[in-house]
Amino acid sequence: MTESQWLNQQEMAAWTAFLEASHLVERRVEQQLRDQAGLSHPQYEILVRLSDAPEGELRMTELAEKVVTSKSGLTYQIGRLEKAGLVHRRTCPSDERGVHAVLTDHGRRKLREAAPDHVNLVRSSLIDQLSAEQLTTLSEGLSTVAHKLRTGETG
Amino acid sequence: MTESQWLNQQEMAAWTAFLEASHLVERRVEQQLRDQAGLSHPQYEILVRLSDAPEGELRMTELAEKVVTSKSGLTYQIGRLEKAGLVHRRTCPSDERGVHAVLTDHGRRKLREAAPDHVNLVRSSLIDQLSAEQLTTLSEGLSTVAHKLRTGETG
DNA sequence: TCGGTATAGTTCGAATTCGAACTAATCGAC
DNA sequence: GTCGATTAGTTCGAATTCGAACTATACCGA
Repeated sequence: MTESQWLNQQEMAAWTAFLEASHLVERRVEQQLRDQAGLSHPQYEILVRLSDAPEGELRMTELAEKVVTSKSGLTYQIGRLEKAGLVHRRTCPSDERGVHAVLTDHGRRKLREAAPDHVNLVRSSLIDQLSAEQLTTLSEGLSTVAHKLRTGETG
Repeated sequence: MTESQWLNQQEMAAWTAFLEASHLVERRVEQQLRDQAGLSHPQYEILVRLSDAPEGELRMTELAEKVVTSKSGLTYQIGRLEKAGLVHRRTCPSDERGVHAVLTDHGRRKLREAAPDHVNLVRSSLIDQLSAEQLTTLSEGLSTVAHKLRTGETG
């Protein structure tokens, strides 16, 4: 194998760009959501996923997978959101072990309120920095990466 | 403006792919480094940045910017790495307030040891999932994104 | 139907992160 | 030179994350 044990210059540039961009975007988004909506980014992501789901509800495990967090991490965040009245828990009728996280009206309102500024930031920091073609390529490429990691088809 | 207050389907796909890929890759890399080298990813990144720097040393603030973390966060991690003998601190001769984080021989050895498996994972999970063209596009696009965020030319 | 195994979610403790407040040293205008 | 404003780094407390251990329920084969 010619692939050395170090990343070559081009690989390193790509990897560094990926890491830096994700950390910087994450930091900026987090800061903005906190300042303007009093939500952390993980919390906001939970609300988005719930609002996209039928009936505004999802099982804990499914939600944890969608937002890429541990189950205990989700338990914590749902606890906070519940305390804030944005979400509530309902025992799953068909499985006593299971719990549905359900978006409340207040949660939906909060999301509608917070969305515009958040969306503007996502656009200005990421989407508008890329050409339409770059955006498509990035979207396709990273979807593949995510899919492979989820299904374990990867190292 | 036609840009609504929500992301359209294509924008949402790109944003979601970006978030999921970065979280999943991050999680996988973290797990692998911990298992095989006893290092966290942030710690590993610090070692890489130091090993790339002349004399294997960098000022704390500069290093914090490179790895995209807060100064207090870096203080903590350098403390851990120092305890492990991988890095040590040296007061900057030209500025009594300043501190250099310096890679030790042990730190360099540790990095050389850990690198091959790490590099393989970065390749198999990210780089090899993309065509050469996709990789270039991603690298260029995300470099721009990172640069704009660093220089504050962005929302 | 019973018992063993697997699954859903929570609890717990340890590690890590951040920002605000702090200390110490440097810079700049006068 | 000297005082006020900046800058470098650390300390501190609060919030968040994870995984391991735990509880409770469901599933499945004999």
